[in-house]
Amino acid sequence: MEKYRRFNIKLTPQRIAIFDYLEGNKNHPSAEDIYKAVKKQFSTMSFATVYNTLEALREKGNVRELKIDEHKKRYDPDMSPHHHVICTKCNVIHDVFSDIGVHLPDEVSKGFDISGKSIEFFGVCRKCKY
Amino acid sequence: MEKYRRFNIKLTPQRIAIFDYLEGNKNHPSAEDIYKAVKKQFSTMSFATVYNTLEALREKGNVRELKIDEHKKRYDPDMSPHHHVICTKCNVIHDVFSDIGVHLPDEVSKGFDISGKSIEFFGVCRKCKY
DNA sequence: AATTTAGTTTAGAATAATTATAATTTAAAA
DNA sequence: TTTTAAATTATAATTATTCTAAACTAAATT
Repeated sequence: MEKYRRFNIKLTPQRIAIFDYLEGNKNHPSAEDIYKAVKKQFSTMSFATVYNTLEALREKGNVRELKIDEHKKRYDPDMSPHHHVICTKCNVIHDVFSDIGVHLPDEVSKGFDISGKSIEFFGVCRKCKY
Repeated sequence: MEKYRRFNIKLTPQRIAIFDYLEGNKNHPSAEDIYKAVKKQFSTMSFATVYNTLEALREKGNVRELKIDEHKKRYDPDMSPHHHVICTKCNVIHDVFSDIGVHLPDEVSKGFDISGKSIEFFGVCRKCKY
């Protein structure tokens, strides 16, 4: 009955706490965000566990690593196809659900076998522009 | 007659060597690539100078910082609008010149004042697939 | 249920990229 | 030529991330 069995990785209490934190999370948290949140329940939680768990999830296609923030990786548990806007002032990231059909002419893809794409928008969020 | 006057930053021999290295460079070099190349002429060149110069160029809109490579920033002196494909095996980055007109519906941009976008394609380059 | 084992957790050290510091030097303005 | 504001340098500091090796534990096997 464990809802996280589908991840096909060994379940530990620490991992379950991380999964719970990530589930439905729209904040695109960093490893540190996750670490801080989960440390409240597991005071011995280490960064290594956070990174190991994220890597295990990523391998199985259950979390996406975002390279959009200049200073650190951010993680997105929403695996449905979507893009992101990042605020250039406060670094908040919002989802962009929009069917952006980019067709890449062959002569432009330089012989690459293209397997994915990622679109980031930059701008100033409502809060930061007052 | 200095061709780099247009950058509007103080010209030093070290900076000029960096500019020369970047000019027309299609390799999307990292700070280390630049450092190694320029150190051949200036054996005392330091990383700080590379980063300072890149930051000065960036401020004036003469180089673009690419966050596409997972491990380090890469720099692109080509400021004309274009996108990138990165090889997931060897990390080589190629330019994609293609007019990708993404129109973002208002209800989807969540109140952001959008000032730019960046599209990355992922795939395997010709060399890596043999 | 007890044992085994392969994988996980942990604290802490190591690494890698980048940024900061502070003394010295230098481009270019006066 | 002098002045000055900014750049260069070696080095230290910082930050994110990865590694290590010993202790632990989930879950497979008996």
